[in-house]
Amino acid sequence: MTKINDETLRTFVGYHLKRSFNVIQSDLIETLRPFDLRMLTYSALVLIVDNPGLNQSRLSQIMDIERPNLVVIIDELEERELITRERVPTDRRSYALHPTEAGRALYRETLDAVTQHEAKLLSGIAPEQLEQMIATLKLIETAKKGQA
Amino acid sequence: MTKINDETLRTFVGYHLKRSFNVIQSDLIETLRPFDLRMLTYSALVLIVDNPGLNQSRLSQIMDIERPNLVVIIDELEERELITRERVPTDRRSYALHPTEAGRALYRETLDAVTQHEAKLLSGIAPEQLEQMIATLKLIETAKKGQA
DNA sequence: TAATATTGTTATGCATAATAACATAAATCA
DNA sequence: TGATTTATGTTATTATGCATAACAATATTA
Repeated sequence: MTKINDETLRTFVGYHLKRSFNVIQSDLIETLRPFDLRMLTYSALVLIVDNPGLNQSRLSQIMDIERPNLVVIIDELEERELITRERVPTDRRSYALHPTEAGRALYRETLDAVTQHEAKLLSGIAPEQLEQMIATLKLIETAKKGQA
Repeated sequence: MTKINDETLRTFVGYHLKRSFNVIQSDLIETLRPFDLRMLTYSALVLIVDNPGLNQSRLSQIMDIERPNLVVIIDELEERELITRERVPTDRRSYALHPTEAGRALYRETLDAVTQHEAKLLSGIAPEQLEQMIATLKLIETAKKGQA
């Protein structure tokens, strides 16, 4: 039962990010399981409800995934009749994505559940401390273009 | 070119964690590419150099992965003669993992490269702000057991 | 009109991650 | 002691996440 030394990896911000994200991700996966949603299908549903009519290209951009990978996600949401694909008259290449009433209902249910689970998980941390962290995370998020 | 609204997802800490981690991960993957290392093989190498003699069970625990998934990682490091597997006389089930001289050399090279790349990526952020964030990330990392 | 770009799609591959089942060896316990 | 249980490493399998190439249909542009 010897203690393992990970001090070298601890010098990397990315190591801390990964480990803490793992904790939140595990909790989120469990939270979404009763709704039969994965992280990506959940994110897509939320974005479609909040941005009705958007197309798959824009959605894949905001979700930071490649278009081919979004196809199966949209297939699944459509199959479950949570969203619809509608031809756009002005651009017949693309589909406008809209939530169904069932999709909006699931959105409301899951939003509640996810919000409460995350709040519970992080209840031991001061809100202002979390806000401060989010501000820093936003800086990292935009670091790519801002650099080099 | 309409702006997409992700304010709902922005209410989740996990969303910010994921997006910022993606940025660091992309940078790390590129940094490790010249050394023909992936994130997991790199992490394993570092931990073996810093904890010579540990076995695969302990390593998989600290790396937060399942033992079966570690096998191929160790196979690859051994194949490349960066580490060795040595039978432990006192427990002939397990292998003691040790770095070779080549493993230690690669460790030093990559540590320099990774450190410099991350420093460059995050150069626009105040060090004390990063330290504060890491403190919060550590709280999240240990939130699981501390809860419910 | 011809060349180019965009949208959605299929196919494919690699990396990450989880589970079941197993052989070998050690530890426990009755 | 012998029988049972546990631990270690392994194989096989599966699901998921993520990237690229290639393509048909459509739109844009030069």
